Amino acid sequence: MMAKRTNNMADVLSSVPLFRKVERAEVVALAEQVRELQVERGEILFQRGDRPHGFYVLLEGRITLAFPSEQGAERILEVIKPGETFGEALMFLGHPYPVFSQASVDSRLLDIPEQAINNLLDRDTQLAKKMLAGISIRLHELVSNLEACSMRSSAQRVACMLQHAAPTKGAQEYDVQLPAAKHVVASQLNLTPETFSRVLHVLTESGLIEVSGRVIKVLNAEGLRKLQL
Amino acid sequence: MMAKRTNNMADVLSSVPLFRKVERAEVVALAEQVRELQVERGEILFQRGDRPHGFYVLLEGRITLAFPSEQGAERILEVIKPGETFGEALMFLGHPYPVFSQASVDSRLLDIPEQAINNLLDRDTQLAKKMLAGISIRLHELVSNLEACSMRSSAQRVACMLQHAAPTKGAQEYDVQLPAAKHVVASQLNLTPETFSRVLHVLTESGLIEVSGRVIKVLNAEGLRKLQL
DNA sequence: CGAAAAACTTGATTCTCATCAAGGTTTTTT
DNA sequence: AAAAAACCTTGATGAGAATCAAGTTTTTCG
Repeated sequence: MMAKRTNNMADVLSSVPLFRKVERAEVVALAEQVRELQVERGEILFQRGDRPHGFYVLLEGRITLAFPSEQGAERILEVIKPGETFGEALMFLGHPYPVFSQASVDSRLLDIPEQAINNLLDRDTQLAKKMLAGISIRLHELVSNLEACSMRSSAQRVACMLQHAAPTKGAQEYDVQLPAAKHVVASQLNLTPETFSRVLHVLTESGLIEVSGRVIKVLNAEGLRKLQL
Repeated sequence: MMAKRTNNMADVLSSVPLFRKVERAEVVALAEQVRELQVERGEILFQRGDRPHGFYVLLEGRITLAFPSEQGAERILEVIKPGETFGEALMFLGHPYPVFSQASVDSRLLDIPEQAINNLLDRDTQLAKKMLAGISIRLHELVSNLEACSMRSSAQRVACMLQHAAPTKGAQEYDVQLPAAKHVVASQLNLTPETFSRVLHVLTESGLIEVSGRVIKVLNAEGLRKLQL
């Protein structure tokens, strides 16, 4: 039953932050042009060098964007989480992807064709502003990432990441759930897994954090902040 | 003579990637809402934490965006050169600036108020797409920067920078005029001035480049490329 | 022009982090 | 439940880059 499928899809689209303010009729029209994808853990969505034909919204799962590299030591740039979009910037640019994207767990996502979004942009300036803001957020995050990457010591980079993950600014104690496997987080911080492990060990010995599996309990946010100097 | 001033301003705005495809009449309308600023060497344009009310186009001079830090060792994220825009991403976000901006020489720039952009966006949907492309380009540049930063060796980072500065793709010999003082360039590459100096020395000894002041003559682009592996 | 400041280079030393290697743990698969 | 795979930790070592220090050159400005 096609109408049903379109209706479901429209509901899904409306729940994505980017499309939340778009009129129902527009969303329904968009829903007919959108394709839902399932990818399995380890599957590659696109390779570095591929030409984009649209962009993606992740519904469920986890997608990593990374720079390829010989001898398998790729650098992970970003981990996409449900609700987030990716690939839109390259779509607008018409440049080939500088990174490749891989599902780190089984995932469900929407493929939004370039044509569909172009049509919508002509009619909905609210959406245009939202997309501008969305790409701006991306930019903002990349800037933070660069900031972290440019701090000299490994401990500083880790401390910075932990502070960013604080639920409320100024909280002294909180739990951080790592968004991915430790070696992935390490790569995002431009560290080797070994160094990351050692840093966590040192921070634990200093009484600043406690680690159990993928959960890190920050005990002394102020102490972490002092490392940044 | 107001009309002349507005015309000049419109010419400048038309040359900004963001407004390249906007109708002349609209650019002229925009030009009337734009303010020209003069800042002196060392002057701070905005501080980290300030709220944006628009964005900037640099006409003349040089603006550095940097993360503040105690003991004066701030990390320079980007050097804005004439013709480039900055601050637009944060304007759409409505977030405070994560960096501060400082004129490294006496500079002239345009301040484009948020209101003016909003008015234009409502009228011209093509403009929205162009702005999307503009921000996408910035994002892409940042990604490249991150990619460069994640390359391990100092020589690789310098070689990468020199390749990016090539006038035509594939040229074997060309001159590179460094956009700023060597210590600034070093900081962009996340190197100390000392290390940067040593790397240039080594590359010179290998016969790959020749350095005289702020001009670097690339003698063997292919040799530089081979370093990247 | 000449003094002062800033920018740049070079050398010696220290320290951080990647690499290599091996063992332990958790998760997934069968 | 056992086997396999992926993930994580820990140790030893070496290479590369930061730091410290001292000169040299270039730029700025009275």
